[in-house]
Amino acid sequence: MPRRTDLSDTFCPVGRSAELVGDRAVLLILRDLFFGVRRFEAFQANTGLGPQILADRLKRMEREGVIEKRPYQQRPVRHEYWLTDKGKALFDVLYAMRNWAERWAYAPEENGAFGRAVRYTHRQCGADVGLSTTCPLCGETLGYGDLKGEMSPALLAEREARVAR
Amino acid sequence: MPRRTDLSDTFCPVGRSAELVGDRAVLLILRDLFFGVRRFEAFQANTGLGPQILADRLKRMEREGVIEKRPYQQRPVRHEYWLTDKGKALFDVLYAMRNWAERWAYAPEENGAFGRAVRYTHRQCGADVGLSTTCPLCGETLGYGDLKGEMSPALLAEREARVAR
DNA sequence: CATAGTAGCTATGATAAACATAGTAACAAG
DNA sequence: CTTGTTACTATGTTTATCATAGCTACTATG
Repeated sequence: MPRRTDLSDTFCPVGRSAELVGDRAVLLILRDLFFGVRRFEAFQANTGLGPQILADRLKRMEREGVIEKRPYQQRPVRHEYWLTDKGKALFDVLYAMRNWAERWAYAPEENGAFGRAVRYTHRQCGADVGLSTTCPLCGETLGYGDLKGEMSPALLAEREARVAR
Repeated sequence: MPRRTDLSDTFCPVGRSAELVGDRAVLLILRDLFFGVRRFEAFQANTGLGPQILADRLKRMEREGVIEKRPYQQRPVRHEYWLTDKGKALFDVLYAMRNWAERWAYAPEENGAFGRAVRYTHRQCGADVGLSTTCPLCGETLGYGDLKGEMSPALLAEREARVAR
């Protein structure tokens, strides 16, 4: 898809973010990074992306400084992908997306007894934070590292089915 | 671009959001909607999108229920595009994107004396909210409607230049 | 009443990106 | 010296995006 305009140097902050985050593949990779996925094959299985787009996006994300490669073995050299601070800061965007979807993108009761697709609890105080950006119990602002996510049984099953293939 | 997987029925909330928001064009349209833009030609000028993608995305967004068409005149019938409640709730996503970019996507001093690309103040108390999701003065949670955005001179000039063409 | 706007699209053909599938590189283990 | 593992790259088809032009349904002006 040819780009009429490159937005990386617009003065609009949403435009600049959109250049990176306005891409399905990048969002899926980020999601998995935040769930602790670090290896190529695992990204492929979990995101359903083909190896080409995946490789392309990982390069792009590295170039943008949101992830970095770290070798986890020599002979042959193999790398993992880790979020940088700039990348970790994108958590707020993904979290806002999650909050929106949990509220607006599910049919009633679609997530059964678990209540929602991903339940987040505040690490420091253990409270279920619901769909809030601040802890409803202790009032703290919530960012990456403060939250512990727990997937619903349905979501867990879906992910396991994908990896099994 | 053919889609290997349709994500609108995945159990993952980020996946569901990504189906809508993981698209550059949709993000640009949303940005302009939040700045008060409502008409086809204005979207075209401000986003730089061609009429085809714009028309396509507006239809998609209407189908998803984030915007609705409202006639603003008869003879000939002309429409404006308005955010629904579901659409307004996406503000948090765009705001998170703005916050990330203001912090990570600008060179130092790129926004000159104005300090940032868009300055937001809390309507209720007038405080500059910085890059926070809660008001630093009164502590309130900030959503669409609570904030008043003010563009930097550079951003304003850029937008005016686009509309002039 | 004929031409010139105005706003919101649709049509067309060229280009570029995404897709599925297959294959390669660099080793280790048996 | 064959099989397996992980991380990709190569190839050709399908699909989306792009620029440009044109259409529709009117109003306004001369």
